[in-house]
Amino acid sequence: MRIGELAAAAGTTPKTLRFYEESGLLPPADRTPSGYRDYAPDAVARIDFVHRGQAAGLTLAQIRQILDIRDDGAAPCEHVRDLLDERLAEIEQQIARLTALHDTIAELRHDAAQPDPDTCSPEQVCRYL
Amino acid sequence: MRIGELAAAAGTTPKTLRFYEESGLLPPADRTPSGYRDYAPDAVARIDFVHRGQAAGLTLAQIRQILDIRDDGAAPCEHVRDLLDERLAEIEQQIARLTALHDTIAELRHDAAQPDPDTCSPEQVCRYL
DNA sequence: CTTGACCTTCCCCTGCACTGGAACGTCAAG
DNA sequence: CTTGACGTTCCAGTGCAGGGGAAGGTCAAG
Repeated sequence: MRIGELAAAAGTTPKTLRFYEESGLLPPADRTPSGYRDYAPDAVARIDFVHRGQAAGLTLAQIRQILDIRDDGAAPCEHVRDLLDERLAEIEQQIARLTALHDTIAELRHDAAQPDPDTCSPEQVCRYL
Repeated sequence: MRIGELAAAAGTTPKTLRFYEESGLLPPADRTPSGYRDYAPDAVARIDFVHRGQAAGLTLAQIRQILDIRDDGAAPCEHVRDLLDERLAEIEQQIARLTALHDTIAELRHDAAQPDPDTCSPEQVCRYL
């Protein structure tokens, strides 16, 4: 498939895919005789993984690091584990932070839900900020 | 207190504080007769809130939006609630995504933990990518 | 009264993740 | 055989969240 099809299938743009290739997230694509990039359908899965990693707050460099582990079949398991443990710890921290912020905002929102001037004064609304 | 002290107390740099002021996250600071910025000690709390928001993945623009609500005592409660609901939904989504990625990586890590060639081949290790 | 630490503004630079646009090549349809 | 959609490379710009460093002012200590 060509780059436009792949981009549509993966929910992104040709520009971005060329950028991913240049960044090492995608292997250099095969080329047709005329120089067009030619992708196997399973490229969609790889791009999806990139998207999932991004949606979860990983940088492209971190996602690339994980993908490199897959691509290099010889990667030592210990290194793999360490890297993944690092990511896990990072993600757990991030979840904890988000949960704390969620609670803060939920309390704030609870106060804002009562349009009584006594309970909805700026001081009341914002005592959590 | 002066900008250097405040920065130290809040765990950031004078540069960043000037940038926050310019971005509207901090109100224009009072000035000493000689032009130095002069902060009240409670400025630390505001900067801490910015940091908490950031740590949770909000952009400075989003954090500013929340702070603006506090600063504008006349903000209608309904608007406040809508805005906070938006943030809550966003944060809940983000937590869900992070949790999913966490599980994916944890499974991956579990596989990588067994240095048996049969269970730790690239195909095995990476069937979740 | 000088020295050094700290402050001011100003402008430009960085890294990240793209995005736009120019200039040119390819290809299937009419 | 032309047209239009799609592809190629290359270079440059965007938005975010700051950081570097120049040129000059301020202030407390020695």
